Amino acid sequence: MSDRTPAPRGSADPGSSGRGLSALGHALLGLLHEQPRSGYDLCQLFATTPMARFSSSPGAIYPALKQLDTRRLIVGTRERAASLRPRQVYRPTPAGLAALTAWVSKPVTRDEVIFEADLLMLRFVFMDGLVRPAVARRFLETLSGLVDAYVRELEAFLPTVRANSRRHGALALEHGVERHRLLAEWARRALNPFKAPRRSPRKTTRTARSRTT
Amino acid sequence: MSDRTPAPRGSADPGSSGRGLSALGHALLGLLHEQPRSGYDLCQLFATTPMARFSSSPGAIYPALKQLDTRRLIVGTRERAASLRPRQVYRPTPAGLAALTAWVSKPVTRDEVIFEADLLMLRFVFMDGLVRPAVARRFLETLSGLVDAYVRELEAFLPTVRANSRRHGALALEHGVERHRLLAEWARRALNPFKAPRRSPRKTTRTARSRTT
DNA sequence: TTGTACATGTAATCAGTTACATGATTCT
DNA sequence: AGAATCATGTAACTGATTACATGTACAA
Repeated sequence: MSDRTPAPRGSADPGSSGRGLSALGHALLGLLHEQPRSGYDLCQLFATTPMARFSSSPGAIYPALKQLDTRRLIVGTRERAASLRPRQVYRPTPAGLAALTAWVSKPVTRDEVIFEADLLMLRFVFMDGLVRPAVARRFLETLSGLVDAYVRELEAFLPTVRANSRRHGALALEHGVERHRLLAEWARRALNPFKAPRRSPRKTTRTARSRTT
Repeated sequence: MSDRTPAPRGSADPGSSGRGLSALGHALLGLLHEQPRSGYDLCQLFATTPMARFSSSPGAIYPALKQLDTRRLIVGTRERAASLRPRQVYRPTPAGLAALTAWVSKPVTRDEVIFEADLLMLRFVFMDGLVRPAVARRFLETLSGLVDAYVRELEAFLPTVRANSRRHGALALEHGVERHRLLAEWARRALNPFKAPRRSPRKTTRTARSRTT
């Protein structure tokens, strides 16, 4: 097993000054792209939906919003402006959109598969309607390949663990294997719609299928 | 969905002064219980095995060891004492054992299922040979129950997400459901050995089945 | 009028990462 | 002799959590 990539840390990314955004920053950008929201809305979202996995408290969200604002990646429009506590509704700027696009499009790595699988899932979600299908497709293909490889890595430990450890260790590792197998299978399943319409020269019809809301 | 439990933070736990240990502290305690090791050994372990998920750099491990030492939860024996850089091999003290036992035995909560599933797995691993089987059994029973409940929570979001979001959101949520279903099933499977030998007075025979390597 | 939800924020603290410093020992 | 690996640590920084501060709008 190789060591964790150091990651350049502090070089350029589209439309922002300073160094890269935190995971939360990217998550907020994605959520604001889905629809404009206030800080309070975002807190509620994290508190009441499965987005809770990426969690966060007002103490993290408000500073992160301010940072995004400072970097001109989002803009806030004042609602209830007369009031002393106006409600700020944020949305991404073009630069913000670019940063979000760059984030979701960036190549999947082995380390992300192991250490940040949930972030990977979030990137996949925010990809939708933002990048060309080919990008999502490549994402899923790389993902399934890397996960398969990791499954093999884990499996290589099974004999040792079964021999050395007590029973619980083996059970845990087996679960790890199953979990990643499930992920790889999911990725391949998600890939199906991209592969289906190979033949048939007449266009649209099956492309115009996602816009059903 | 309820909000995250605040957690008392800073009250007594067996054999330690000051506040509770970090996740890493507990992980180290567990690994040192498995077998005595040096800081370097621990670094290697995190770098080269699936323990990498709980990761960590020397910059985290050495301070954590020092803290455990200060609190008398581990003791180090000097090896190669003549040398200028003696190798410290640590093992848990009785107080450390007690802290570890308390950690692994502590009741499973919904929040842990959602936010710290991997820590939960680690607790299960370190339980082995440390606590009575009844404790592990209760752990798995609670776990499977809580996971089932969370699956139902997630499923409740499926209709909304399928209606509102684009396709990727639904796919991600579906994967979340599958993943937790797998976990619950795993817990039930792991539970089998605890349940099996109810009847039949002659012992072993069906217990001696896991040692097939 | 009192409490609850709305709404935004700050300050103290904490755990962990990155990057570096230091030197010993063993292999080639 | 030089490289790799063994072995332990420190300092600066980052991002998040906890707990608190502040005040509005509305419903019972």
